[in-house]
Amino acid sequence: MTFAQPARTNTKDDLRDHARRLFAEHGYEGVSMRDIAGSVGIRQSAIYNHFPSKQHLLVDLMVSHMERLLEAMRSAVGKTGTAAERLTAFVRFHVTYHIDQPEDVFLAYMELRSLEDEGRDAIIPLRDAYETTLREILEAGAKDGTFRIPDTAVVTRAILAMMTGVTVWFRDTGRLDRETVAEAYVTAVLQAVGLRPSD
Amino acid sequence: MTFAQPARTNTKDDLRDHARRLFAEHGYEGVSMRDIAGSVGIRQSAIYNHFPSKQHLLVDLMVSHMERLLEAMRSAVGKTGTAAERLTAFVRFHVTYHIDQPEDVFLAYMELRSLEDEGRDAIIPLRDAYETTLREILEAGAKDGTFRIPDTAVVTRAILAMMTGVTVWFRDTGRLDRETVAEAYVTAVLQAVGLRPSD
DNA sequence: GTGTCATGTGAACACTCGTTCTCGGACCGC
DNA sequence: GCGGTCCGAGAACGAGTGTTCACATGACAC
Repeated sequence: MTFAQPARTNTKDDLRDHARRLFAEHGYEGVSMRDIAGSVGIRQSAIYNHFPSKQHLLVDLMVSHMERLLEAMRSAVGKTGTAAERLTAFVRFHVTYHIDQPEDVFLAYMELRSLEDEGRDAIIPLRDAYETTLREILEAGAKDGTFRIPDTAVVTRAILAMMTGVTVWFRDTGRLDRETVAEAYVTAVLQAVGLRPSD
Repeated sequence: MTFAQPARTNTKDDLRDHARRLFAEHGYEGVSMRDIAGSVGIRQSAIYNHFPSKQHLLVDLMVSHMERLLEAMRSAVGKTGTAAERLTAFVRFHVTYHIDQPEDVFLAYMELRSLEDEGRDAIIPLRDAYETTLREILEAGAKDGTFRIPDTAVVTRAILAMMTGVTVWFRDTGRLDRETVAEAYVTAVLQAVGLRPSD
C-alpha cells in the first residue's frame, strides 16, 4: 500500500533551498531533478507541481537573488553622501552580503551560461543596474577630484570582480572574521581608486 | 562499404582544442563526448584512442594550462627588482595572458569542481605556487614600506580576482585594446597596494 | 457526507550519457 | 609481401536524463 505524504509545510521553499545548494556545489548541468527531489524527500515528478521545468527553477533562483541583492544594495548605499562615503558603504555591503549568501552569489555568477534566452533577458538588466550604481559613484568621485581612476569602466568591473572573489576563499572557520575582511576590502578599494586613507 | 579516414595530422591536439572551446562555453557537464567528437569530425569511440576518459581529457587541459601559465609568469616576472617593479610586471603579464588565453583561463577557474581527487591534487599545488609568487611580492613591498596593505593574504586574493575578471568582459572589438586595459589594471593595482604613481 | 483542490506516487516515454567491443583500412619496418 | 601498430567506424551496453501521465491521498469548504 502506498500513502501520499501528509501536507508538507512548504515544499516550494524547500525545493528552492536544496536546489540552490546543489546547483552551487555541482553546477546546473551536474544536478538532476532526481537529485533535487531526493534531497527534499519527494519523487522527481512532484517537483512539477511547483515548477514547470528545471530551467524555470534556475531562473526563479537567479532572478529572486538579483532582485534581493539590488534592493539590499540600494538600501545600504543610499542616494546621498560624498563619493568616498558611498563607495565605502558599497564595498562594505557587497563583501558582507557575498560572505553571507555565498550560494546565491556563486549561482548567479557561474550559471549565466546555463540560462536560456528568457532568463538571460531577465537577469542582465538587473546586473547592469547594480554595476551602474558603482560606476556612477566612481564617476562622481573622479569628476570632483576625490578619486584618480585610469578608466572608470575598467575599474568598475575590476572592483566588482575583486570583491565578488571573496566567496571563493572565505570560510567562517578561517583566520579572519567577516567584518575584518570587509574593512580590508574597503581599504584596498579606496586605495585602488586613488584616495589616500586619512592619515 | 566503409573506409577509415586517411591519417589525420594530429587528432590529439584537435581534440584538445575543440574540447577546450566547448568546455569553456558550455561547462564540463554540459558537453558530451559526442559533441567533442562531432566538432573534430570523428566518432565518439575514436576519442578513446587518445584519452582514456572524459575526466582525463579535462585534467590534461587544466594541468597543461596551469604549467604553461606558471612558467610564463616566472619568465615575465623574474627574480630580481623592486617590489613595485615586480608587481607591475606581474599585473601586466597576468592581464595580457588572460586576455590572450581566455578559454584556458575560464576552464581552469570554473571547472575545479568538476575535477575528481587525482586531478584536483595535481592542480592545487600549481595554483598555490602562482598565488604564492604574488603574495611574496606584496610581503616584500609591505616590509620595506613601499606598499600599505591591510592584510597580505586578503589583498593577494583580491588582486588576483580583480585581474582574472578581465576575461569576463574583455572583447577584442571593444573600446580599449589589450595594452590600454593592462595599464589600467597596473595603475589600479599599484594604487590598491598603497603606492602612489610617481607624480 | 460530498466535491474539490493541492500535492504526493510510480510507471513510462523518448533520449542522451560515458564507455566498451569488434572490426577493418592505412601505414610502418623488414 | 608480411606482420604489427595506429586509429578510425559502428553497434551496443547499462545507466541516467527531463518530462508526462494516470491515479491516490489528505485537508478543507459547504
